Amino acid sequence: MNIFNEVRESIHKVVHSLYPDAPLAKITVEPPRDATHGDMATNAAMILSKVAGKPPRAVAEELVEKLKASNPNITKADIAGPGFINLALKPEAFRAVLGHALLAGAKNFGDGTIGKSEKVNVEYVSANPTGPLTVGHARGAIFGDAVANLMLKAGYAVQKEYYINDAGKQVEVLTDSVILRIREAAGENIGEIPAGCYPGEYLKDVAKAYLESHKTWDDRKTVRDFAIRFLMNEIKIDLGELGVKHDLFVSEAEILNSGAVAKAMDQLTGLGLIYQGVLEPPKGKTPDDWEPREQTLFKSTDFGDDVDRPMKKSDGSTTYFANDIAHYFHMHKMGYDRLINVVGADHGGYVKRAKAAVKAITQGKAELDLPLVSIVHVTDNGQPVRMSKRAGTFITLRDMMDRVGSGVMRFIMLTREAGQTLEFDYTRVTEQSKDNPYFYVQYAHARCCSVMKHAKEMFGAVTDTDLAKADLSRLERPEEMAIIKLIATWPRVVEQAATASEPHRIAYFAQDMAAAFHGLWNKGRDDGTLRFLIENDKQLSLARLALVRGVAVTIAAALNVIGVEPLDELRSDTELEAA
RNA sequence: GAUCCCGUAGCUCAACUGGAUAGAGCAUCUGCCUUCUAAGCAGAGGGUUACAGGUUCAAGUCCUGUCGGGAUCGCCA
Repeated sequence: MNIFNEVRESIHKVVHSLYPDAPLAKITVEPPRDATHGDMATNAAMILSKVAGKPPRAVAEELVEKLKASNPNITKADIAGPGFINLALKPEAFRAVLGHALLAGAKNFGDGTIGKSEKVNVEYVSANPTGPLTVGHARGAIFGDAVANLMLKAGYAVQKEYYINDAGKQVEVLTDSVILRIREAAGENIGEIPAGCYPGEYLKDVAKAYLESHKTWDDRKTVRDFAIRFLMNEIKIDLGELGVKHDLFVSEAEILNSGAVAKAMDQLTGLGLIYQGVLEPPKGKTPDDWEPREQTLFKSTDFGDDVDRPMKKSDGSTTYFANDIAHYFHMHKMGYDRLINVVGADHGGYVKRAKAAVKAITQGKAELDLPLVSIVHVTDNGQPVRMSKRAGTFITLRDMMDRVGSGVMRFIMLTREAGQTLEFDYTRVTEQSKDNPYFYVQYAHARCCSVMKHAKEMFGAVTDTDLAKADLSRLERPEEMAIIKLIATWPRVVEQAATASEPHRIAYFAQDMAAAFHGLWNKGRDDGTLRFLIENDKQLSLARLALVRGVAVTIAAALNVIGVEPLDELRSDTELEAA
């Protein structure tokens, strides 16, 4: 139930009857920044100005009466500023959304239909199985998971995918490194870890586990497969505790073995996009060992890339890029024409060629998006946190999760736009104060629950279904209506955040919701008539409880998307960590 | 040299994919706890949105250029 879409439909009908050629998609309905402007504002007159050949305000004059007649909920339509039409709606229209929210519950409130059940594949994390996940991976995991949740809620058929990069050079390096550690564990003195190997001490665990079930380490494949399985298992455990669960794990090695890469190459060759050629060296910064070399190239410049890209290494094996193309092509053939691949900001240079490749190999049928997730600066009380020795160079996801808990991580990591670097301060994100958005939002939810407990003592237990039937017209104070209207924007927020792939908007909405509720709570402290529970007026109390539950449901719905469990109470100061 | 990300209040960041007077928190200043709901509340100050042009009814948002920070640049993924 999206009240903004309903009004927009009415407006579109009116506009279409007057101007059949009008660009309806550009005509929007939004809550005005300034609440005194009304409940909703539309830019229709300004958009139509061109088609109509009249100034915006003249078009607006023409529209207002018709708009009022178009939808029984609209009570007022005023022209303002450069040609905005400000609309006022009956309070009942908003109260109806509140009733709806209570019946829908946190799980379903805000569900949208814009996705039209379109199949979307969201690929994220996809870390090499060569070591533990880092906080950088954590951010990508949380962002990707939230995007997937968002799109699911907006009505897309979402698949969450982890693409395991278990082929190529890095796993060979891993194998070498593990064999070293096995020899070490077997009593051999291996000295310093050579430069080309992974130094992380976590590989000792791999070696130890290996020796428990194997006697020799002559066969590289056996060691490699064991190490990958072991490390992938660790990764899955970490992700599981973080609350990230993929629907599908795809192995790069399997893609290779299945012949999919060869098929993708054939497809591109058939399209005339593969050729033998020599690349120019990059200008300004020529690598020392540069020498012109003929190689197998993909003509990605035909699809917006800057240079053509190599598909084969000098040893004849395919490049990771070729393998990725095969992977994308595979997803396309599985019916996914909307592909989202969350990658780290260091992959920025990869975006153009990947998009080009998908466009080329699916002949424009599929579209690939590659949101970039920036790095995380971990601090503690403003001081940079030292990196974990055990992991080699990085702070691990595990370090952070043990320190602050997964709920805090998920929320805080979504309080910044993905493209921005994120500062994550251990002290600040765990303190119980208004400065900590995680706490602030949870506290609002807990307060709602606390009110319900008191209500139970005063009036007996009530369900959300009961409350949805309460006389909501008793909610007439401006403060109450403001919150109801905020609740009514939730479905719209979901829609907007999903189309933009920007889950941080959900975190901000949750904070707005919490702030509004805390505000009302505080007013009740000064003004007794604004309290939720009025002992001698049960009907009013029930209406207000409906509002309280509406807030709780909406916050819980937002936290669901983020992947955080809403808390019913915040007890001692250690509870936050346990959450 | 090229490409991509970024530049908003002293600090950390928003701004509904082009909308009205650019908003929050921190910090600063001014008022508030013998009270149910102060792990706080109410209010104030703080801006040439890096800079210069352009597009249009309208630009923090789109285009061009400049400056500054970051990332990447043939057989790592």
